[in-house]
Amino acid sequence: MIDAAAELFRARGYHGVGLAEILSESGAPKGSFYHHFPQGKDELALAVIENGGRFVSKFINEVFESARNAEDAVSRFTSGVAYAFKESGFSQGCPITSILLELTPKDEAVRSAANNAFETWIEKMVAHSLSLEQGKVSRQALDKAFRAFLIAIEGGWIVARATQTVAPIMMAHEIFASTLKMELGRR
Amino acid sequence: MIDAAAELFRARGYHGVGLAEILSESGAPKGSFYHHFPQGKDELALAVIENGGRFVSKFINEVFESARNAEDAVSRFTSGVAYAFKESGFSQGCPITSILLELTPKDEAVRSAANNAFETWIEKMVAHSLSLEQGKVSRQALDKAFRAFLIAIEGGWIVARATQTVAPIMMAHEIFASTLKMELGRR
Amino acid sequence: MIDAAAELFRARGYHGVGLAEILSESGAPKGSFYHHFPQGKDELALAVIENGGRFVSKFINEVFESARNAEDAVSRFTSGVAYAFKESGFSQGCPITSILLELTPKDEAVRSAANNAFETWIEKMVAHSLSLEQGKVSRQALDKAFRAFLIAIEGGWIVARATQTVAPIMMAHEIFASTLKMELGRR
Amino acid sequence: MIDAAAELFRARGYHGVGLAEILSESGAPKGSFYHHFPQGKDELALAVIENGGRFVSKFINEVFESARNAEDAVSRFTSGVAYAFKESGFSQGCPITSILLELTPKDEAVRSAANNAFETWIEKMVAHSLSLEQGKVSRQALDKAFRAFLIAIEGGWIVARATQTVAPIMMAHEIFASTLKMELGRR
DNA sequence: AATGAATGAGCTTTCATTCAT
DNA sequence: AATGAATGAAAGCTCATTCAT
Repeated sequence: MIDAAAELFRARGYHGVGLAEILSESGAPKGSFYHHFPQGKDELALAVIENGGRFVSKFINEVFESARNAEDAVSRFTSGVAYAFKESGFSQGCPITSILLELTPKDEAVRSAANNAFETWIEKMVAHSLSLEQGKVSRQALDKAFRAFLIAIEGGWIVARATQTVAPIMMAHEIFASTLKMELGRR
Repeated sequence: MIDAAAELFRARGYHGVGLAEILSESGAPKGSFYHHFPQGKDELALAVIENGGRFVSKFINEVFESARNAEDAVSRFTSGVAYAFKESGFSQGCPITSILLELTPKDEAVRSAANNAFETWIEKMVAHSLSLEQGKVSRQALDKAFRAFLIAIEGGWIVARATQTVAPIMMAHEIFASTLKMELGRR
Repeated sequence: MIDAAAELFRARGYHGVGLAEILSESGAPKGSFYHHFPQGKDELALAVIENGGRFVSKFINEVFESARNAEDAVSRFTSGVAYAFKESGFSQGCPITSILLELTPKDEAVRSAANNAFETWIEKMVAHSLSLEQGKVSRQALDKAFRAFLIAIEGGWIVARATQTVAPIMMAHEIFASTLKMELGRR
Repeated sequence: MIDAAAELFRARGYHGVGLAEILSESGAPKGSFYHHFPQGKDELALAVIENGGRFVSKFINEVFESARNAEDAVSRFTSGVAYAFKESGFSQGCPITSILLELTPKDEAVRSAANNAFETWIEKMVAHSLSLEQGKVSRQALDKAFRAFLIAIEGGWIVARATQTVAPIMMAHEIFASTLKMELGRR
């Protein structure tokens, strides 16, 4: 059910998709939804964000596991996002963004979950990189570079919706590399 | 009416805002809306995108008019976006993104208008910069750097929603600078 | 404008067609409608009924002009209705019926106009026939037969909508003939 | 709900009656309507037609059950329709006609349902009559006569709206009789 | 624990009409 | 005399949610 919701939200946004469609898509019976999500659609949104956060965290682990260095991992990550975007028919963006951009002032829980996911990703990528690069790069520089990378992935995902190509997403790799180089040159 | 719609879409997304609220916010009576927008909310969305595109284009002209060089203009632009975001209570993102991310497969007109806006911004920024830098920088390098800048602004706008700070937006400036430097070092 | 309205009403009913479509179909400017029909759509309905009534009256004159006897005229009339129905793609019924069946209790004017049209048709057909048949048939018998004929035309027009053939309309001829024969046998 | 809709459609036509009125008349709450009729008003129209078709079919059974011969049944049927029309304040016509005359080109389902109802009525009346008349009348003659009868009932129902009397409806009986007599004389 | 039925507020849109020019 | 602009009531429909079982 969460997966079905995520797929739909990513393509048409949180308010752009009705509960009925989510349920029919997931095959779940209509009435049982509020059994699992007593708070309704809001709670589902939260679950989609947290699930998306975990999914990307796992993907981060994967790309770093077989990587020789940070840039290698970044390259694989970027290609993975681009590939998935292409596979979706150039239609599915970031699950977190798809909900975050339709926030109601009161949705503090959603905002905070989104922020947690973003911060967790950065922390994981920094930690993995530190361990790979063995002190050759400062934590500070990596933190900056991965923040730029996150921004570039999110921005690229958006611009790619407009161009219907993966090129904007692919730029995230270069943005990471140039930001890291610039930071290293700063010492 | 377009302005009212833009403000609301930017905060809560296209489908997150009802026509009734837009009209009550803009003071326009309910019935007269379809006189000006016979195609309804879709057409309003298009108008918001085109209006937003023009608004940013003008803002680009402004920041370049009083700029000594490209980076100076980029700095002013970035600060302007960050300031506006802060003024909105950290709630209003890019008008184009707010609609683009809730596309229905059929909304080709919206996608194309969004793409036009993005491309126009890049072209304008490149042209202004070429004239400012007087041959010191290649068109190719500028094009790349401004594409990175656009991505960074859009991505920053999103991440800033999560952090409730302007920091992610401000990174766009650095991303532009490091991308340009990297491109120039490529020769 | 009246003709455009009649065409549309006949196919989709009085309330099934909006003023906007009528005006766009007739090419008339939107605002000038209430100049000619201060009472609005109701008045247009009345005009359609009266116009339809006159049109059929003229057609009655035509079919009787070149007819040797009443049945001959009835045959031509029936074929004419059937032909027009076929030409319309089996979609357009009687203009008067199309409005009469959607009466609001208050629409006494419409009902009375419809009744006038029907009565006028019968009177005309009876008078023509009396003059053709030269006393061989009583006014009373003709009146009865033409009332049956009117009913058969109207009923046939309806059933023909269901069958998408002209057969039900064509039966009006036979119904006239058998009713007249029966009446004549009554003496 | 179907009954309430039928009453209102019969008096003012399909498009002449809003969903709100049907629901308030039937006591059903607005929202639950689409639970039972997911396709909306179109589906309700179909239900009204089918229900009307069944209702008349039952009435046909009734009038034939206690009839000595076909004409007797036809007489009762005609009187029944006339009585109901009078009881409704000379306002309610055939439920099927009330929808059939406002067809949109696409409403093939409605047209087909209407045609089915009409054909079923004729078949039933023919079958009942054959069994009553025990071979004294051919199926072919009965078929013709009942087709004329159907047309006459439908046409009479319409003209009766104009006259505000039952006389046009009552003629259906005579039209049946004279058509049958004519057919029998044909042998 | 699980669910189809039921719900009314709200959705976008169309309606016939009136108004200002 | 003629008209595009303006209007709000009402249209059909979908929404997220609650209820009875």
